[in-house]
Parts: sequence; C-alpha cells; structure tokens
Amino acid sequence: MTTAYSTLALAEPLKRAVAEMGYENMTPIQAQAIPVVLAGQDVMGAAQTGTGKTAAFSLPLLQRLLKHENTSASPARHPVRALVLLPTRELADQVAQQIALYAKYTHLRSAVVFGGVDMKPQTAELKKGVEVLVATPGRLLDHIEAKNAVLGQVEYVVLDEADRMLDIGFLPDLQRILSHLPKSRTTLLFSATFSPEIRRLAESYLHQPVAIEAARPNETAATVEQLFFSVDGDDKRRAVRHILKERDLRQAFIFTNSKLGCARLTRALERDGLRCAALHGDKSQDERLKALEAFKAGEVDLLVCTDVAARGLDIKDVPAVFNYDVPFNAEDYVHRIGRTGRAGASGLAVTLVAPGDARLVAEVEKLIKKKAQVQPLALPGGERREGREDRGRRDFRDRRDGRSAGRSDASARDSVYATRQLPGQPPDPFFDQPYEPAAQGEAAELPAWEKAARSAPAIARPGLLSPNIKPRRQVAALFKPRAQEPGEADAAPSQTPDGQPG
DNA sequence: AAAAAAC
Repeated sequence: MTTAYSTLALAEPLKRAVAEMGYENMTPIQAQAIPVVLAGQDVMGAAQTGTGKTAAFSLPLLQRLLKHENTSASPARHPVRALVLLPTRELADQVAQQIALYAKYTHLRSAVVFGGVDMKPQTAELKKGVEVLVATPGRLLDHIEAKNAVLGQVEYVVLDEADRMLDIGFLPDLQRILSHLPKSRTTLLFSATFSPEIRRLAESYLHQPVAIEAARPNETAATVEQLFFSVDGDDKRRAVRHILKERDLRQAFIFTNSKLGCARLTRALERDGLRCAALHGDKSQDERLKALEAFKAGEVDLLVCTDVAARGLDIKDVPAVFNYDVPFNAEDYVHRIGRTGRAGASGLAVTLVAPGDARLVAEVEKLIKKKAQVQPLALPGGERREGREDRGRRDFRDRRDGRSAGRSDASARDSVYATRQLPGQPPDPFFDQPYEPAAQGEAAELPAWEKAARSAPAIARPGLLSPNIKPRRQVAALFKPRAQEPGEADAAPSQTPDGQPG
C-alpha cells in the first residue's frame, strides 16, 4: 500500500496545506479512510485521535466539497455542507482548528460552535455562511432554533467519538439534529471504542458503510505501559506523589470520577506543593480553556480532570495518565489512557485500585482483553512521624467516624502499614483464587468484540437490563498478590487492610 | 455510584 500524500488526487490548495504542515506519509487510518471518503462512501472507523484521524476525514471531505459543487438551488451562498459533531467543547475547538488549517488555501469557510461562550460571535460567523461547521450538540440546537444555522443542504456528517455521541445522554440531541439534515448524505463515524450496542446503533445511521480498523476497537496502545496498584483510599494521593517522583514524571493527567473529587484533589495536591490545574464541567469555559493552556504551556504539571478530558484531546508528550479513580465505564479507561503514548511515543498509565474497585477492573480487563496485574504499592514513610497536617486530617477522620479526636495511639492508618509490612501472611483463600478472564473461552477464533456483537441481545443498556454481575470470588481474585521479588521484603503483598470492610 | 452537552 502506498502511503505518500503525493500519490493522492487532492486539489493543489489541500496538498499545499498538508505539505506546509510537514506531512509526507499517511498514517494507517488515513491510508485506509481517505480513498473511501473520496469515493463518497459511508465509513465506520475505529481510531483514536493522535493517529491522524481528523486529517483522515477532513482532507477527503474538503476535497469533495471543492470538486463537487452544490447544485441545489439555494439562496444561501455558503450553505453548511459538512457538519462535524463532537461530545466536548475542547474537542470541537481542537478539530475546528485543524480543519481551518487544512482549508487554509481553499475558499471554503469553516466555523465552530459550542456552549459556555457568547452566542453572538458564533451567530455572526454563521450568518456570513460556512461550508464546514464543527459543533457540540446543545449549542448547535440553539443555533438551529434561532435559525442561525440552516442544515437542509448538509451532504456530509461526521460523528467523532461516536460511542459517546450515541450514548444515552447524547442520543436525543443527536437525533434532533439529524432530523434537520437531508436523508441522502454521507455519514462518517469514528471512535476508539465500540460496544456491541453502540456498534449496532451506529450501523443503523450508516448506508453500506466501509469498516475501517486502523486499530482494533477497544484496544490500548502497545506503547503504553499499564500499571495497576491496589491502594487504600486514604493513600491514593501519596501514591500519586510517590509514583510521580519514582518515575521522574514531568507531567501527567489525573482522572477522577466526579467533579467534586476533581476539585478537592486539585486543592489537596496544591497544598502538597504541586503545580496543578483542574478541568471539569462545572468550571467556566474560560477556566477550562486556561487549565488546558496552562498544561500545554508547562505552567502546571498535573491536569486533574474528569472524563470531560478523556476523549480525543491531542496534547503532545503527556508522559503519564493516572486513573485516580477506576472509571465507571470501561470504555473511558481506553479513552483516558489514550492521552498518553500518542503517535508512537511511550507512555505510562497508572490505575489506583481501591478496595471496592475489583469489579470495575474486571470490566476493564474484559474490554481490553488484557489481564491487569494488580500489585500492592509500597509507599515509603509508613512509620514516619505524624506531622501537623496529618494530625489535623486524622482528627477530622476521627470526628467523622465518631471517635474522639486527638487520640494518639497507633492510628488506623499506621496499623494498615504495619499489616503490609508483615511478611509471610497466611494465604487468604478469598484472595487466592486463580483468575480466569471472563471472555477467554470465545476469544480464540473470532475477535471477541466481533463475537460479542453477533451474539449480544439487541438491548441498548445491558448494565441496566440484564444481570451483568460476576461472582464476587472470581473478581476479587484479581488482587492475588504478585510473587515477591528478592530484596522486596519491606514491600510485602497487601492483604485486606486489617479488618477494614472495603 | 458519574460526566457531558444549552440557556
């Protein structure tokens, strides 16, 4: 397969823009998708951002817009002919900037609309007329209702991060938008992950799609080292600091499962003296933008964020991603760790597994078809003297838990460390079950996702509608301690935290 | 168990 851009039948202005950006050879997703889109076919593509996905659809799309004049009689001189939809504002901004660069030497206009910012400038852009419109769903609907955007002549729709666009939260908005578009159109759909349900739903929006798999769906990059540490909830922050130091990490994304958790962790890490910024959906758009810019500029080292930042954000050289919380959706694990190890670079993904998280880890394993080696993490300073801040925190916990504050006997924390450091604990039958991956039996001949797609019942939300619960014994077996290595005596495998319920 | 996307 030829992979040089020069072999493509692209118009001169597009070739010029590509050359100017220093691109010579196509990435796998580009080599596969560009000819298909040029031929006007629908596409269902499995790919992450950072693999050149945006160029893979925008270059051929711009080419088609250049070569095939819109012949329908329209009063608008610049009707919207291509619509690109994304699930977050930052992503819309990022993709729009890229498309603007590719279209730089053409007469085609592009614009981006998303919420959280003033509508007026967007309205002005739309009134001038744009051929390519990049948008998030909510704000686009606003513009449709205000008659700022007329979508009756859209020829191409791109659903990027399609798994999210088609999930239960977005689907109604998406359906409303699609109802404003012509039935005959080309639809391109991309995502790094596809559940069988989303896959089926996606196919219902496509006409004889060509499947493009530059990467296996739901697969994590081979260049990302994935580590799982079992850590007590109270130790998570120290664990992050420890790993940052031990691995000499310059920068990292730190994902939390909630906005509140994100805000709190940010403040706590700042108190620890680390430079960080928070990015979550309760921040103003201005703050979100500033957080991202500060991280890109290296003014902060840690971007503490919710899953708003999980998908598609293309930031160069992020050396590590921490899952401070194990994500609720296994798909989000794949997206989150896709922020590191991009474009062939090496990356590190660290997931902190708290006592109650075994089932979530099992879901991740099933999706990525890899076994998580959950290891205990030996934190230094278990016997260190309690500082003033620790004392304050312990007092707080004591009050919260109904103990009288200020007691100075060996705290629950210290006894946890003591438990860890006792070698030769008797084996715990509960934790010593051999682990067997759930999907192993059917993984052999067909790719598991394909098999699952064929056999799964046509139910939108299996988690809600079917019992999807594994025997506790099997899941907990993930915590089987790793074999102790020589010289590791003080990092003995963690057993249950000393009678803590979990 | 939550997040995201419009005011």
